[in-house]
Amino acid sequence: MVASFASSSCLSAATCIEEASARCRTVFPCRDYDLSATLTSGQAFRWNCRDAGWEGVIDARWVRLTSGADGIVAETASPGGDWAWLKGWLRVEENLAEILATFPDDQPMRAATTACRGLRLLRQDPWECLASFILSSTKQIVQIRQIVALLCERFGEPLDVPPGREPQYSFPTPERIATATEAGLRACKMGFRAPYLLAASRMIAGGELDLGALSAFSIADARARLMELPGVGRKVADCVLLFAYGFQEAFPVDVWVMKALRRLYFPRRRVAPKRLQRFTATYFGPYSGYAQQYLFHYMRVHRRADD
DNA sequence: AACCAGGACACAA
DNA sequence: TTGTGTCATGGT
Repeated sequence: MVASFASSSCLSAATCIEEASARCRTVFPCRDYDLSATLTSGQAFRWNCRDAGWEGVIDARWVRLTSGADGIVAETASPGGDWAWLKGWLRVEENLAEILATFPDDQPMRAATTACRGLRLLRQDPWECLASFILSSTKQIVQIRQIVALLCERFGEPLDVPPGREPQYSFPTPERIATATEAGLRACKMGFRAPYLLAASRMIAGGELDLGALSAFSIADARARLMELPGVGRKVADCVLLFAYGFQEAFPVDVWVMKALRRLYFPRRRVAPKRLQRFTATYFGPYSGYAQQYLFHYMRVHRRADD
């Protein structure tokens, strides 16, 4: 920032600061976008609420998001350029009402969409998403957040942040993690997931799997390629397909969604997991992944003692 | 203080 | 194909 001031041709310092500030701030007009629900719904793990806004890291940028009257206000620590990167990440141009209209018109979905109004899906970086979900197995979201934070601190690159903020780090590349040791990764509290992450990062750094190529694949082919990675089963693969690649019909079934499906659609009946998976592929429509996210968040927000 | 968490994997039957 | 034990770690 200081360097850019010095090299600019501004006539006055005040004008210069104003212009720099403008380049670090923008508004995305949109409605029905609940930042809080979206950023705490277990798809992204690097966001913290501060001063009535949400602060996190996207790619190599510190970002602060707040909900304004006109839409979402975004602030960055360095100029945001054309902002296409953030518009795409937030998926602000997606028509949520049209998506909700495709959901089955049943009591559970009505309850979930009413309770979680404004919940959105993001389009995240495939590697960060993949690595995060390799680390997610049988972990609570709060713990995943801690593991990811430690991983970024230890192996990421320091980023520009506004004055007074804690230091922030980029999500480490597969190449960087590939050079780590299993012990170094275990020090980030990821336990038995460390060898999975290490082996997966080495396969990607070594070119055995090109994550960028998967977006052109069919969902079945992309899923099959992801599942060749150690630590990646059906559930983790579906999370990456849905949260990073935008395959709207990917339907990750974790313990919460499994509980929701059994309770809401097959009460007091024993149903095989495979049959439930088949049910999800047909019942929830073309945006079933979105429906899944509503069920997941609804179950977690309204968790009951009765299990 | 047990129980569980956005699971995957090797192995058994 | 479906079921079971195992793998770390810490929140609730």
